[in-house]
Amino acid sequence: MTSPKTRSRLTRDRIIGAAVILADSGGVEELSMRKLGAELGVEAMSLYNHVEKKDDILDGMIDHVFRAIPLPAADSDWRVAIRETALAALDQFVEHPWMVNLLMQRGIYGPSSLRFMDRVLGLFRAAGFSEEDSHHAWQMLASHTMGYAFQQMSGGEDKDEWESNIPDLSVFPNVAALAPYLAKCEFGAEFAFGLEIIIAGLAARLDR
Amino acid sequence: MTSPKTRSRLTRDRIIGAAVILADSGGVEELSMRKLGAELGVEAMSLYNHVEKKDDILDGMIDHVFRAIPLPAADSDWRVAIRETALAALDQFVEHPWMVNLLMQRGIYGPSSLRFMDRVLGLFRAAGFSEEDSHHAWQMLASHTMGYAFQQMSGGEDKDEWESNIPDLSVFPNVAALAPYLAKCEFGAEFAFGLEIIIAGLAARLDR
DNA sequence: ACCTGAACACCGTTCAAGT
DNA sequence: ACCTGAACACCGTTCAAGT
Repeated sequence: MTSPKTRSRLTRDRIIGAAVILADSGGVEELSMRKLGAELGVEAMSLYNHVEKKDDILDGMIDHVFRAIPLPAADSDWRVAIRETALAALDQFVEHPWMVNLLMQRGIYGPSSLRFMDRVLGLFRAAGFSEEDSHHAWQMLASHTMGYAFQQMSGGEDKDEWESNIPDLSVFPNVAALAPYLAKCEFGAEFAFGLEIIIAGLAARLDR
Repeated sequence: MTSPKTRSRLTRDRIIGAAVILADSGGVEELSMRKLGAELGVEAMSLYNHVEKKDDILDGMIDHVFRAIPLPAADSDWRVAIRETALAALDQFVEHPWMVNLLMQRGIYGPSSLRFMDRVLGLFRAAGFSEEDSHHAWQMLASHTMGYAFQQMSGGEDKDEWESNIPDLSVFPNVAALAPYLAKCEFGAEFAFGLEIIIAGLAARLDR
């Protein structure tokens, strides 16, 4: 709890770390260069000495999250390694609710992000998947994890808020009937349901 | 090609239609109230007579895209109906590259969007899926379609641009080896690969 | 009822000026 | 080498004023 004035020197890493914390508490839309500077006890314009532009910070935030995902163990069965890795990735995506959306608009280019991707692709290739199928597998898992994290986050804080946003739910009987499920109840189980289908489908493909 | 001055009266629908066209050609980040007004031959502030705020327009754009997706045929086998619908949805998402990202930050609340969702959920329930599994199925398909559309769009125009964005590709041998696949080559085939796995997995679940 | 101009409180970013 | 203040060209949105 040192005062901003006595804090150590500015760094790209320190800026990105502060940006992650700021976005975690207020959302990305609350993250501006001026507010970020204030958080670091500095004027907004000082940030440009350590960072090219704001997009640079955003890319750094994405890489920061990827670095926190444990890499898959290379020695265990690919199915358990993939399962563990997907669950770990989901954890991080939920912990940083801005991540999925940011990743979607910025893409995956940072060193830790590419390292993560490279390890997962390597896992598939080592298991015997062709190059093309390895890419398919990566894409399916990425879509499932990001898509689930998105559904997990969307619709506000709880189910009531979700329902109150919809004008006339009576016109949509199926949506109405499934509303309890659409509200984010059973946490990991829903994600696992699809994960097992994907892993089983990939395994069947491998055995041919 | 009537001059802006002689154009018919402003409408919420006309505003949203113009916003879709503007975003299609320049991206959402290029869509501002002032530019949108100019496109309609009107000052930005006039828009507020027909629209609550900019978010209102964004939600309308999402609903506009959903309305263009053909609803699943209720009388055919659920597997072919789902397959057709997923492919049709992907078509629209690719035609409007801003859609997936916008949908992720705004959620699904518009009438056409909910109607679409309701029909798909109804299809699963009619096929015999439990409420919970119907929700699982919806979520898997939504994730796969949005995730694939995202991968399709990300990374710029072509493969060269993707590779040139990465500092040192030699450190990531698997990413390097799969670069040709990461660049958006085989269009529909890649999407279909995962789609069949998902449909087969769901069918197996249903037969238990 | 609808459109307008000016204004407010913000943005990201540039740049000359300070130390 | 790093930080600053003022400025530029933008935002979304409000509001009194026009017709």
